[in-house]
Amino acid sequence: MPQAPCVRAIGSYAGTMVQKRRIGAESSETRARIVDAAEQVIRDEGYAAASSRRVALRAELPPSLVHYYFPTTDDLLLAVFRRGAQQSDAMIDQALASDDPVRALWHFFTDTSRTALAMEFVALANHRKAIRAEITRHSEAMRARQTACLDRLLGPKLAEQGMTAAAMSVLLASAGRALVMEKGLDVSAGHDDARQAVERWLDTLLA
Amino acid sequence: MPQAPCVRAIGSYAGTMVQKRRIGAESSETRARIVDAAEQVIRDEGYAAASSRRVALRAELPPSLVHYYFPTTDDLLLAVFRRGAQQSDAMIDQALASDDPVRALWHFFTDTSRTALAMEFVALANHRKAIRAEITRHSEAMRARQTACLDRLLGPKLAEQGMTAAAMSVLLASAGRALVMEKGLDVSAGHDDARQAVERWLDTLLA
DNA sequence: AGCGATGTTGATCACCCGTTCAAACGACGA
DNA sequence: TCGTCGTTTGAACGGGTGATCAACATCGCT
Repeated sequence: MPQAPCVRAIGSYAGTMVQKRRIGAESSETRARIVDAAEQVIRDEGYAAASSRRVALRAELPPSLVHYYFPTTDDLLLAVFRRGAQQSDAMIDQALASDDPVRALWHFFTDTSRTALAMEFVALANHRKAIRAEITRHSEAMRARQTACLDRLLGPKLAEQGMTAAAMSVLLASAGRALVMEKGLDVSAGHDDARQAVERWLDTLLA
Repeated sequence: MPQAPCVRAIGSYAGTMVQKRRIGAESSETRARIVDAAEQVIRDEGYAAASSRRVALRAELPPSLVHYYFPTTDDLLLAVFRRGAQQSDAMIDQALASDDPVRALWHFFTDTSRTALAMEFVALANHRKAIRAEITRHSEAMRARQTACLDRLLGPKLAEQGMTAAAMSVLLASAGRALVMEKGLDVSAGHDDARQAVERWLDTLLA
């Protein structure tokens, strides 16, 4: 039995989907190569440089293939974000399941490898609403998961200090992000002191 | 006596400057209008949209005028950043000179009006080295000034908590930035708690 | 009045962009 | 073998971009 052609529904009229263009399979190896290249371009030259042609050049593929797998640029950027988000989720899960989940989480927040890309997407969110919605969704889910875990581990201890797990999640993430962001700008004044202060605080919580 | 023509030295050869193009005066009112328009465009549509033509459109001026006052796009972006940095400096000076400098500084960090633009420039810094250098310079100067002031005001109190003024400057700034940034993404889980935690901490320091 | 510095304008160069299209290629089932 | 589908390719469209230029307008000085 021949397969039905793989197309994309662009719109609908009176209940009938309008077929527009064929689209590549999600499992394609070429597709993965394009996402790889797009992530590299965004990392190296910023989100503004993530044009289909430049991505194709980096992937050593003809530009049309990019549009075959990602009809619009938003589709491509979304794919890059989703894959990065998945990796972040996995890293957080691993941290929360480790022997020392709190310090592992703090270590994750100060990890430079993911944060640079994350910053680009935050900037992107300002004027690409499709991406903005996805970032919002993912950020809230991450926060909820972290808050639940911190509450389970440190709830009473935090209450003693007039704090909540939600506040701790926000403050840990913000301090980590700031350290990474400023390091990227070659600004490091006060970083050692700040890091020490945070770690001392974690020590008192985990004592 | 006639003035020497106002030009820009693009390069030099054997000690003689090469005259290239005329350039508008810094004091020009038109120039200020262009910087205004550029800042608005960056705010609304992101730094990637800050093209000379779009800026000119917003300023209701012909595009060539933008290049008359700002020969390259970097020149324009730098001018926008420098003006914003000056305004930030003024706001910080005002905060540090107020009745309650510490809480005023915290209030400044959580102010939304400046931070959105600052985020755009951080993203820009990743691939525009001229701007990156300026941001680094300004960030370090801001940090130094804040640290000195906080140390004068709270030095001993902070030492009691095993902290330094530099750490406090980093942590206050990071928490404020994070709150503003996430608010821009419609992420607000834990924000009230975090804000309360910071303000409680300030209360203990200022008691 | 004349001249040069300064401000302004519209046209133009070569380039990159997102997107679309028609045509080919390769594999696999009928 | 043929047809079909997923994949790949190269070319094309309309449009936006940074930058440059020659010309025109304005103003102040001599």
